[in-house]
Amino acid sequence: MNENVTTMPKTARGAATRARIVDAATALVRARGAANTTIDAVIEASKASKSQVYHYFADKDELVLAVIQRQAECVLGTHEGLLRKLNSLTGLRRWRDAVVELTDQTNCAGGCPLGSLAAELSETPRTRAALAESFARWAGYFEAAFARMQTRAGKKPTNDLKALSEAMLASLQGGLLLAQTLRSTRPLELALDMAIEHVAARLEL
Amino acid sequence: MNENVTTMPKTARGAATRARIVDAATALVRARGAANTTIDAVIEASKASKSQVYHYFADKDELVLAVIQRQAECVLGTHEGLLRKLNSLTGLRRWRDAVVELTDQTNCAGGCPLGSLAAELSETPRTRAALAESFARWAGYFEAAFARMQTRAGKKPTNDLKALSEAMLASLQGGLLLAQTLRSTRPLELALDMAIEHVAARLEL
DNA sequence: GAAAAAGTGGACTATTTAGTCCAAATACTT
DNA sequence: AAGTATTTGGACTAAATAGTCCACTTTTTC
Repeated sequence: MNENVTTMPKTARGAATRARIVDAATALVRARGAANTTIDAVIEASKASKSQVYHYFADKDELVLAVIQRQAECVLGTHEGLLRKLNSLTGLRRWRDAVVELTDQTNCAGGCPLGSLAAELSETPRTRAALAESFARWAGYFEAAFARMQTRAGKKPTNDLKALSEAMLASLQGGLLLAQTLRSTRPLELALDMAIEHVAARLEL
Repeated sequence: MNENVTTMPKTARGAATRARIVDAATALVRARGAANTTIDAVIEASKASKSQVYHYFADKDELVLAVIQRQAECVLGTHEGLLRKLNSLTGLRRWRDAVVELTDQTNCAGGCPLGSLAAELSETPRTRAALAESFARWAGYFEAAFARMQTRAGKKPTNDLKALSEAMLASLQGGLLLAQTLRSTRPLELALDMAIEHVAARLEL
């Protein structure tokens, strides 16, 4: 029925508006969850108007999808930066410390931005797919780091690096969830230390 | 303003009604999350009337709290049953298989009933407290099982059993979240195997 | 600089939603 | 059996919500 389909911005001004909307929506979803974030709240926070939101997004679901992508960019960007040049157990421990530090700085509130979205939106096909892809990319960063650790130590490459990276990501997600609920970084620290030991053992480092 | 405070049922009939409401609400929250569950949907599913819901619960938040308690009963009941008599690494591996089997039976949908609630409701003080307590009890079951494993093997009791149980719970939660999003039991299996190895190493079994 | 395209403001509608209220029905008490 | 407490049905309200629509403005194109 609706001929006026969603548009991607065609000018810099439009791009800026769209970005403002997604940014505001991302912050609100982060704080209250997708279901508790209203379009009106997004409009107010982004100082956009209703027609602007519905000009760039077909409906709320599409906006939420953009939020997932935005949040994934942010989280994966951070971790890619932290993991990019990592090639030793010491480096991995430094990454652990950084994650714990980051979590501590927010009093464990909010948990993992992607993990929270995953818990809320994993039963909807499109959002689930987007989140699954993000997790896969995230695991890929670990995998690459483990490969570098292995070659640097002169070990022959093993092929269970993917398994190792999934276990690491699971520890991270579980640790962050417990940290959020128990309001303590302890479970996160314990989970990550366990995973690092596991990596060290498997990589024979 | 409201003199007509929430009432606990005083007759068997009332108790049955309240239970019907909580059961229906629990199923709906499990399927769609708390924010996406409306009182009207609960009324329809439980064949109760609005006045009944507001007779037994002050507002939606109180109903959600009852749902958390109900779900915690259910999940902790299941795991208490599985872990109660566990006193060996073999038993722990059987528990792992049971969890994976259970997850597989639902095609990894829904994730952990408590974990999903935790992700959604950990920023609200009362719900967070209820969830934190549930996780603590859950970890307690692991701790007790590890203690039995240790004494059965004739080892002197170590005092990091609590840490070990938190790492185990984190692996479980992270594994279930990834399983839900990736629609595969693999990350769950990997995370649990890692945690079991870790337990074996720490307990020197 | 005129025409076309892109972007904007915000009023308006349809529904949905949490919560209120009270009269009627049912169960307990003595 | 009368009287009291509990439970129930459902109409009603006020606010919130997703989404529509169109007139108006700004920017780009030729």
